[in-house]
Amino acid sequence: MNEIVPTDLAIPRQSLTLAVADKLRDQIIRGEIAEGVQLRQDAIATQFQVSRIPVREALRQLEAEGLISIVPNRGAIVPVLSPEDVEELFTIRALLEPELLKLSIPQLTQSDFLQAEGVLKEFETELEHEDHMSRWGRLNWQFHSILYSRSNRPRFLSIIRNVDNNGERYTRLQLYLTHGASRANEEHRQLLDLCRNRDAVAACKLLRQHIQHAGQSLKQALVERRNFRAL
Amino acid sequence: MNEIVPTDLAIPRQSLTLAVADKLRDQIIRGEIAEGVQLRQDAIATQFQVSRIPVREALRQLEAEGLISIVPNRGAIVPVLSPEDVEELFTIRALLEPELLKLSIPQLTQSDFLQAEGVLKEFETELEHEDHMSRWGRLNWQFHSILYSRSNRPRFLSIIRNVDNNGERYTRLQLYLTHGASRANEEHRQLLDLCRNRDAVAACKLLRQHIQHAGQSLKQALVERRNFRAL
DNA sequence: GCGATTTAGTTTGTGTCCAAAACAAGGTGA
DNA sequence: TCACCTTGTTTTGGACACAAACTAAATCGC
Repeated sequence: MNEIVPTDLAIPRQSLTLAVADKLRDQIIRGEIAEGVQLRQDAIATQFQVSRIPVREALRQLEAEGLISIVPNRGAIVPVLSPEDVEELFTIRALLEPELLKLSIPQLTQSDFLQAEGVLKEFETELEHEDHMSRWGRLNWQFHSILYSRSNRPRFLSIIRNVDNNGERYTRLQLYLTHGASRANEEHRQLLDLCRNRDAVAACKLLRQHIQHAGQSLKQALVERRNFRAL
Repeated sequence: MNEIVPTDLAIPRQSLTLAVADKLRDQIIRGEIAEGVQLRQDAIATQFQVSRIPVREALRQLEAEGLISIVPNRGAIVPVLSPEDVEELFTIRALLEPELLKLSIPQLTQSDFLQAEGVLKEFETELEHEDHMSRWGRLNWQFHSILYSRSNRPRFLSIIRNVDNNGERYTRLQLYLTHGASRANEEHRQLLDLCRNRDAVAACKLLRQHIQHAGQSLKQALVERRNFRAL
C-alpha cells in the first residue's frame, strides 16, 4: 500500500517565531540589514505575512543573542559595533575556540576532513569573483564549525556560535578591507593539515594566532575608518 | 521655586516583559522554581497580573539565555542539567573568568576592595545559620562580579554572567552537598588578598583552581546522586 | 488488558483596540 | 533669532477575545 509513514525525521515544524528569528538573524549577519537600521515591527510583520506577536518574540530572542538592541519605547536597532566591541569579540573567540579544537581533534573523522576540504575549495572559487562576499563569512564559520564539531560540548559551541554571529558582519569587512581573504585561506589550509596530523598543540596555537591576527587587523581597519569619518 | 526636576536618574521604567523576565530569572536561579517544572503562560500571567503577551516575550528571552527550554507546542520547562552540562559550565568559567580578572586587577580601587570585603563578611554571617542557602549563590556572584567590574569588557562580562546564572542553582547545591562553603570562603579571602597586592598572575591561577575545584566536586556530587537515584 | 478514539487543556497565532511614549513640525514669545 | 511650547502622527507596549493546532490523558470498544 506504500503507506505514508509519519517520518519522524523531517518534522522540525518550527513555530513562526523561530522562523522569523532565523530569517532576521540571517539578514543581519549577511549585512542585508545594515548597522544602525531600525527594525519596525509592523514592517517586518507585513513583510513576512504574520502578525506582530511572533515578530516581537523573535526580536526579544535576537536581543538576548546580542544581535540587536531594544530601547524601551523606541524599538529595535542593529547596533553599530565600536572597534573595542570587535576586539572583545575576537578576544573571546581566541580564548574559547582553541580549547574546543583541542577537545575535538582526537575525535575528528576522515569524513570531517573531507567536508572541511570541500569548504576550502568553495572558498577558493569565491576568491576569484569578489562580488560574492556575503558567502565568505558563512563559509568561514562552516570551516571552523566542522573542526569543532567532535568536541561534544554543546554549550561551549552555542556560545561561540553566538559570538561568531555577532562578529560575522565584520569578518567579511575584514577580508575586504585588508585583502585578508587569501591569507585566511592559507592559514585554514595549514590548520587543516595540523588537524589531520592530530597535532593538537600546534593546531591550537595556529588557531589562536589566526583569530588574534584577524581581530587586530580588523580593529585597525575600523579605527582608520572611524578617523576618516571624523574629518 | 524648588522646581521638580525631571530626575533623569530614577526612570528605568522598564517594560513589563523585562520585569517578568527578571522576576522569573530570579526565581529560577534561586531554585524557587525547581528543575523540571513546567512554566504555564496563563499561570504566570495571572500571578503577575499581566496579559500573556509580555509573559511569552519574557519566556523567549529566558530561553535565549539558556535558563529554560521551550519545546514547540508543549511549553517551557526548567531543564535538568546533567553532570556533563555542569562540568561544561564550570570549564567555560575557568577559561573566561581569570582573563577578566587579569584585566580588572590593575584598575581595582580601594572602594572595590571594601565592597568585596563586605560581601565576604555577609557570607561568613550566613555560614552560621545554614538555612539561608538561597543567599549564598547571590553573594558568590556578587563577590566575583566586583573583582571583574573594572575590566571594561561588557560583552565578556555578560557572557560570564549568563554562564554563572545557568550554574548558580548548582553552586548552592555544591556548597551544601560537599560542605564546601567554608573552603570557598577561605579561597575568596586569599583571592582578595592577592588582588590587593595586584598580583595578577597568582590571583588568576588561584581563581582558575577555585573554579575548577568547585566544578569537579560538584560534578562528583551529581554523579553520586544520579547513581543513588538509579537504584 | 489494550489499542483506537474522543476530549479537555495548552500553546500558538490573529485581529482589534487603546494608552503611552517618541518624533517632527509649526507656532509663540522674549 | 532662538528657545520653548503646543499639536498631530507614528510606533511601541499591552490587553482582550477568539480560532487553530497540538498534546496528553481519559474513555470506549473489543
